[in-house]
Amino acid sequence: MGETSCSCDKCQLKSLFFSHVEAHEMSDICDIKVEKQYSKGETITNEGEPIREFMYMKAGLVKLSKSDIDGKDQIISFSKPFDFVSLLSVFSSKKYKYSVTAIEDTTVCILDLDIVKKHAQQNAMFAMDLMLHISEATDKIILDNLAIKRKHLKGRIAHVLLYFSEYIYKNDEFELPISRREIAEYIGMTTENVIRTLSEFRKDKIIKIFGKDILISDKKRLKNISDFG
Amino acid sequence: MGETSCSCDKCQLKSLFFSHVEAHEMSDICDIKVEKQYSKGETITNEGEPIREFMYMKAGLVKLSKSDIDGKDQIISFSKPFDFVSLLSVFSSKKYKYSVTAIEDTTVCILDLDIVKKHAQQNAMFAMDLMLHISEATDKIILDNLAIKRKHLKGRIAHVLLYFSEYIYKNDEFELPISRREIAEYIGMTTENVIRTLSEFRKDKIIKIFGKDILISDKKRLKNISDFG
DNA sequence: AACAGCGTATAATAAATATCATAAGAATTT
DNA sequence: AAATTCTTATGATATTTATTATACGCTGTT
Repeated sequence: MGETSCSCDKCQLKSLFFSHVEAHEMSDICDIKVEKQYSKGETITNEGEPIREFMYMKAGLVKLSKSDIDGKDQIISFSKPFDFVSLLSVFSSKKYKYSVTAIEDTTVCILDLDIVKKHAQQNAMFAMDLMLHISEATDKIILDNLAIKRKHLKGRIAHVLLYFSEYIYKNDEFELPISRREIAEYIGMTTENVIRTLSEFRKDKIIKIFGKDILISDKKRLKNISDFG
Repeated sequence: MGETSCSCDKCQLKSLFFSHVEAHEMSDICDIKVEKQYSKGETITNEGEPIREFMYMKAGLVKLSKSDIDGKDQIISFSKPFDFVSLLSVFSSKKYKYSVTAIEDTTVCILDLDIVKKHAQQNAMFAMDLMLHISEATDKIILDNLAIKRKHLKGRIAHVLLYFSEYIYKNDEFELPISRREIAEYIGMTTENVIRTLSEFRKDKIIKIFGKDILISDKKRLKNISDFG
């Protein structure tokens, strides 16, 4: 984890989160901002810890997860910049309900939650912008989990591959940012079955595998498996 | 579905949703309100239809569901008054993403969405109250689905029974508001397995069953199954 | 009254998934 | 460099869950 500096005026995310925040409010918010870098694998927020910051992602990729009593992790979702990530329960909870971990090198902008809250309580358009983002982010999570739930093992694996290919990397070839075990934690199946199914897709010439590098060679069939298989 | 009248001043939910809305705003919002009654089984909102209304529940119980391509339903969650129900995507989508159906006789207060939106955009405290409610409702859905996901058949059935007993009816004895098939649609298992598991619980003297009437006779064991079995 | 449709119920069998065991390569620690 | 741990991989077996079939009671319809 390292710190870097940036200018809020030139921030590419200003228009997304703060389009209705006026200049004098903006400087109040930005004065004590910190931009932090997290390397792949580093924890950004920890389940159970008090929420003191308002964070948004500027670059990278993270996973949201939660541990059960036995210490086994479940992955709730992944988020990239412009998604709303660590903010999900920021306004409705005193403590983080999920952990957020970088699965690629990630840059996060950290603001003071109380100051952001203060301005949201005074600036209705800002509050509505926040609500819009939170709603979209949570809707996406709910719909994605619902889609996974109605599929079987192969369909779930196909879903995950297409998710990274089409939604995250926008490329038929990509490096999986997570391990087979993490895929299992996401789709609710065992690691062995994830590995087996990927091997099966490889044998059926649907994908090529080189360690974490995946190439989707038959997207049509993969989509068919995701939708019906 | 029938219409009844009520007074917003005396509404028990005023303090929950509109505590920061001033009198003159309140009358603007309430002037064209409609209170509707839905009988058990009636549809309140339909997936895909345009969102024109801002609704909140005053009494009853509803299910949120979504149909897949084959017409098979998945139940996302249940909501009772003080939950936020049909509003989940009100501020982030033009169309309902889910259907809402009464599973008990239900009273809903219907306001004009544009008017509510207008006031939220002018009244930051009101906007923040709405955000708080939406966040809490969606958080609950995400966490509940996550809890179900990590359990097996028996644990899921136990979870559902405890959910209705402890969270909805606050009683060891209650009438299931949904069919075995709907339980299956909620937990992602087949109807037969739901029926079989309930029978098994009955044989093991954990519950008593009289049609839709359930009595939990060994809550400790049921909780144990929900947590570990 | 006869009938169809639906929810509940149970059993036998088939299919999907988990568990257990083993092993080899990669990454990390000593 | 050796040792340890983690990840990927595969097979055999056990367990869980789905499918298919059958039946019965209830409700509403003709």
